[in-house]
Amino acid sequence: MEDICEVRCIHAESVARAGEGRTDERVLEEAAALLGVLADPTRLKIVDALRLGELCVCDLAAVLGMSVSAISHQLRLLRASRSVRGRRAGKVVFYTLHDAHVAKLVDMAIDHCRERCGL
Amino acid sequence: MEDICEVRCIHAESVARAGEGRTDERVLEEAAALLGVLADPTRLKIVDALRLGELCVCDLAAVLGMSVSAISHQLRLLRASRSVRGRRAGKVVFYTLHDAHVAKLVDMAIDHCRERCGL
DNA sequence: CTTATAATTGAGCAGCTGTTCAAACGTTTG
DNA sequence: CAAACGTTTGAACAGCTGCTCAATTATAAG
Repeated sequence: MEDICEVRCIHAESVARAGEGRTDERVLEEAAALLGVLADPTRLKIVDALRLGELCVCDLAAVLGMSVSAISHQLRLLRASRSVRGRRAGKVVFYTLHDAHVAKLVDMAIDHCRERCGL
Repeated sequence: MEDICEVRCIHAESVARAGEGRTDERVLEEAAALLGVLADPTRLKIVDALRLGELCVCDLAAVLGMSVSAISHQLRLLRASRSVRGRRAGKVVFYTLHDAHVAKLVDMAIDHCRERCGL
């Protein structure tokens, strides 16, 4: 408890150090937004389902047991965040993961949960 | 467009494959919850600030420029999700990252954003 | 015991999110 | 062209989130 609280609590040097080393605020906000896109059960299930290969919207609706509209709304967010990519083939739109990064992030979160909860 | 849409769209085999390979629903919901905790700018800033060492609540408030109360509320969520850990030293509570996993997850999200946006 | 300080907690409220429902769009087929 | 189908979109609404403010707890010091 050495250097505690002069002006109003606050360990000046720790604060200074943390202040220096901090990641740019905009980057953190971007990152939060990216994590936010993946932080929803429905969207995470979509990403999970797409790991084995491409699926069209109503396939996804069937797999998740949800309405096509609900899935489409979530796909929009996933598309906007470039987590997922759609290609049109006639009337059907097939979705795939946009790149390996997202899959890896999701893997990591899943592994962490499994390790922790033994699920 | 080979095997499209008999009963009502749906590529039966793709759906079956996706159905088989899917991650357990509870795990996905846990993972979504974990990501959700990290998906907020304030909480992500807290985690980021703690990467360089432990800080007490009002240090964090100073670093982030927010009220102690707001920080404490967020710390509760971070504690509940075991992203962060607090140790009491007299009147002061010092917070640290709970383990390396969380830091790594956050690193990954940040790197992904930097790579993508050149920020 | 009383006072002061750091932290936590609960109520309340504004703003955001995820779903449903209905309508519209884009493409293929008759 | 019109009809059918897969998909997307907008409005609406319930439920959740993150903040503030005030009250409370925990520890230390007078």
